[in-house]
Amino acid sequence: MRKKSPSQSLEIFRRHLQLGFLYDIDEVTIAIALKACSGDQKPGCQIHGFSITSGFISYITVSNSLMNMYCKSGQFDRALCIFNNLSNPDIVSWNTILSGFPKNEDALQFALRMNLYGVVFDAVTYTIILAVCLDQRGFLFGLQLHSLIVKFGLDSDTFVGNALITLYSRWGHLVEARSVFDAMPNKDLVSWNAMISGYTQEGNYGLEAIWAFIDMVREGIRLDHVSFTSAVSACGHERNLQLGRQIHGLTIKTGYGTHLSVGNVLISTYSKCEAIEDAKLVFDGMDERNVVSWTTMISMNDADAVFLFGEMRIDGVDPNDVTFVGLLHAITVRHLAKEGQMIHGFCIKTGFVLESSVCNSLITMYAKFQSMQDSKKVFEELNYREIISWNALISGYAQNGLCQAALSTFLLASSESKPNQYTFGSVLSAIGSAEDISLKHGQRCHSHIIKLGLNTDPVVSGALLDMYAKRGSIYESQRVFSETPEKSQFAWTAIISAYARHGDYESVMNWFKKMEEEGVRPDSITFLSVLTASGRKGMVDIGLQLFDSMVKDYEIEPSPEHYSCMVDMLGRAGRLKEAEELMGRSPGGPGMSMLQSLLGACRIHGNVEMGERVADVLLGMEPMGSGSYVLMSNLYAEKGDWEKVAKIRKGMREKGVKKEVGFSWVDVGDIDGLHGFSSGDKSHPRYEEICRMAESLGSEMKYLREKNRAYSK
DNA sequence: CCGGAACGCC
Repeated sequence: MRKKSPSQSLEIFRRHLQLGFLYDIDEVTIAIALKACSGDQKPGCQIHGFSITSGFISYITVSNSLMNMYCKSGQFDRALCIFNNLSNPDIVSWNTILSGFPKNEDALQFALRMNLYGVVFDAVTYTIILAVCLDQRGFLFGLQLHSLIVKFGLDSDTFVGNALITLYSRWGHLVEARSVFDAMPNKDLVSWNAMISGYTQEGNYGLEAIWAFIDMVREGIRLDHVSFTSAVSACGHERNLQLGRQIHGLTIKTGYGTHLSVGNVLISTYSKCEAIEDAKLVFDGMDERNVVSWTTMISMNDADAVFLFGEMRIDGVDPNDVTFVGLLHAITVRHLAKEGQMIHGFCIKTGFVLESSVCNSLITMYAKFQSMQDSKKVFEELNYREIISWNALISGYAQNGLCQAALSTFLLASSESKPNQYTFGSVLSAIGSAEDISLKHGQRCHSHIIKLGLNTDPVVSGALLDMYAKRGSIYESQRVFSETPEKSQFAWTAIISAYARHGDYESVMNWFKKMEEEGVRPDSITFLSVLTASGRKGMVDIGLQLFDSMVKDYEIEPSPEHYSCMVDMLGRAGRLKEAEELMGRSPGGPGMSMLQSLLGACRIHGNVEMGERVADVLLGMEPMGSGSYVLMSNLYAEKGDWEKVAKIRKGMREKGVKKEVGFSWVDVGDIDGLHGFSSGDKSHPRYEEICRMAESLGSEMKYLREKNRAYSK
């Protein structure tokens, strides 16, 4: 009899059942036919019935095949029922049931029971347990299994070796995975693929993945779509465009160029390497596109994301939660408020608002659109609040300047779940920029961070140091910086800007020099701090040199802030003509802060002519701003032109321009808030005590000053 | 002729 293929067997079987010719059916035909069902339960049930009536069920091969069919078609209970009726299950029966458990933990329990029962494990049993325990038991359990496998001499089995490579890779032990791989007597395609994908998934082994792939090609091993997806993905992680292109060529040569998953990962790799055109070419050339293909395209260019989403719908491909994360991100960056609301509506209708990842994207989106009410509403409708959702809300409040809300949300979040580095990043930035939050909150966060062991995180330590710096606590900033083990560009910039804010020119220059010596590249923010410090100290020539070096040596495009800083520097030094000239070169023309600095400089150096010119432009931009009026009136007053002073004061009154009241905050370490004062303010409940103390301090200062004067004479 | 291993999108 000629050997039949499984699908032929199934067809023959069907015909026999219909015609009632049962004489040439044996247990082998039944097994082959059941395999051909491949999870389709309808013919499977018919064969089950036939096996019972014909008595073939007593063959262990038939029972095992039936159990396997039921496991594959998601009817584990039926498989278990057959198993329980077996009088003499063999190792295949045990293994079939073991691999069929829908829950990994149940499978492990069953494996322990098998052991108690005295079942001798074979290589297949170990492969199943290894796969099951990947995410259930710790690494030590895997090690125990490995030693048992070696003890019973099953480590030469290719399947077992492949499972071990995967296990070690999953736990990040790539060196062990490699030694299993090297020791394997019969490596097959899957062994190579497991090794390459192990390297690919572990962040620091991208190059090893690529090398393993090259070795695989050199050894002449057949390549399949799994080899290509892993290798191309490694090129993406490594941002290795050149090799990515070469492997792309190889996929075309070997006939995998139009394979769906290879195409998807090619798009992603080209997009990571910023070769958007190549990504589009791959996408356009695909025979078949699924949700992954579309989602990758949508997530990669935010300019066309909304359009692509429409095309995806026309193509009849259903989006998933990842699609919406990418789409909402694009909408957020592009500030498409209308589209954002539409997609939100779409997600409500289709039930995607139940996905926490989609909700987190919505929270971030509304926060970026400055509608914190909507952001909070999405948050409140969540059925489970994970730390990522809390983070989105806290950072939304912080970015919108709602520092008190950010702080109170943080306090709620940390009572409900465990904060992570992003949580602290946001709340510290809120505490740093709030004038009315006690520094005590910042210090409490600091101790919380130490307790959680997050103080070594570069983002967290940078945020801490920035917070202390903004709140004027330079000693604590310096301490955080000194305790940072790996000082990133962010940390260096933070400590330099801390000293710049403190007006400590020498320290700024010192740390800047050290930063360059350490080989850390300064960025535009670093230069902003260095230039500010030079300006305050009046080191104009050094400032000009630094500005020059920023453009020429570091190729950093100066922003309006840099120009503003330079204008201020030149203006303070009285080099008003140069300042005005530089201001004209600023991209986007002279801005408010630049004009204000120059006007201030005109006042200091008594240049009425330029002052009037500058004030004119400034008042055109901001007619109700009191600052320009005050500066001009002071300038006239110094020149003794009282007529013009009176004219300005009158103009202010007529237009209703009010001078903003200046506030000072005093932090006495009170968690619930700070004490605010303004000039002439008598509203504080302990006003009289405060006045007495101020007077006493004043007279003490006066006494000390006179004493010093007496000594110096 | 029954049981077991590898990959991709945020």
